[in-house]
Amino acid sequence: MDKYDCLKLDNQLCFPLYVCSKEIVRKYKPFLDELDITYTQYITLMALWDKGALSVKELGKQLYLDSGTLTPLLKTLEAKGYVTRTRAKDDERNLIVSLTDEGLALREKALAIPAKMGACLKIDPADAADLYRILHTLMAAI
Amino acid sequence: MDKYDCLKLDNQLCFPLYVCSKEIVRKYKPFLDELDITYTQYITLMALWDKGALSVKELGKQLYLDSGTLTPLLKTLEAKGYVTRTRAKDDERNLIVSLTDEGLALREKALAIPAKMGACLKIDPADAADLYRILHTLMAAI
DNA sequence: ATTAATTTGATTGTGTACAATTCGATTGTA
DNA sequence: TACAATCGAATTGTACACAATCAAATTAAT
Repeated sequence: MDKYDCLKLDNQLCFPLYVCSKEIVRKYKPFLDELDITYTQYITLMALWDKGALSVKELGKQLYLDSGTLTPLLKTLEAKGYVTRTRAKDDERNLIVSLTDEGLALREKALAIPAKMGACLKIDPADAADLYRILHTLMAAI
Repeated sequence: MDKYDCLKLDNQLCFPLYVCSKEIVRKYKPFLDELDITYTQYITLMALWDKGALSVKELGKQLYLDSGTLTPLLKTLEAKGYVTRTRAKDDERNLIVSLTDEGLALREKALAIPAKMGACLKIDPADAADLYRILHTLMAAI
């Protein structure tokens, strides 16, 4: 009840958000290890699986990541043989990231992951729906 | 409506969690820059402001961080003059992190931050309450 | 056409994060 | 009292994450 209450960890909204994000990403790790990819590589592949091919700029916009993060990450995915990186013919400033056959095949192995995560998270479905709505509202506001 | 729907970014709960966490931490940056600290250093100081002094182990438990993250971070805070690191007399395995006068004084400057963040986040109070409850439920389940 | 402004990725530097290992200190047990 | 097991930090290695800067390509304006 003193003037410092607003600086207590317990009264922060950002802190549990930060912790939950980290801890859930960590929960993914054993499942992603089986595919030899990291969480950030996983969401990158999700975007590509959905859209087929995207420029680095488009990827950055969808994933909320900048080129300083994406460039080395995409080179890693290229080295693993999951994507190719080629300049667009019409505008060589655009670098197009496309899935290889191997990258596409990885999608089949990834199919099992959401169910496995759901099993070890045990969140109430109504809470999950609320959380989804609130987070998307927040994302739109930022 | 195909079998790959569960791998779409839009159907993930973890992804918006991950994005919101990152983006909100970024929102803090200009305010924390004024105090010459990072977000992780900020929550570390929050724990210390509240408790006075803590061992590295206790800090790690409260912040959900391990020694690989905390050790360099605490050395940075020590170099800035905000904390001291001294071994406990009774058990020299324990490293006690304490606030210096400067570290304590920083609390006054930090007092303005929560209000500034609240102003630029514009989240519905009812949503904030729901979010707080759901995230804490999640944290407890992990 | 020449130049200026913009766009796009790549690079560099700082700071997390965490797994795995190491090392010194302590505790439990024979 | 040895000495094995445990504990708490520190260290090492890999991988983000982003600000700031740079460089090449394109577009716009004169």
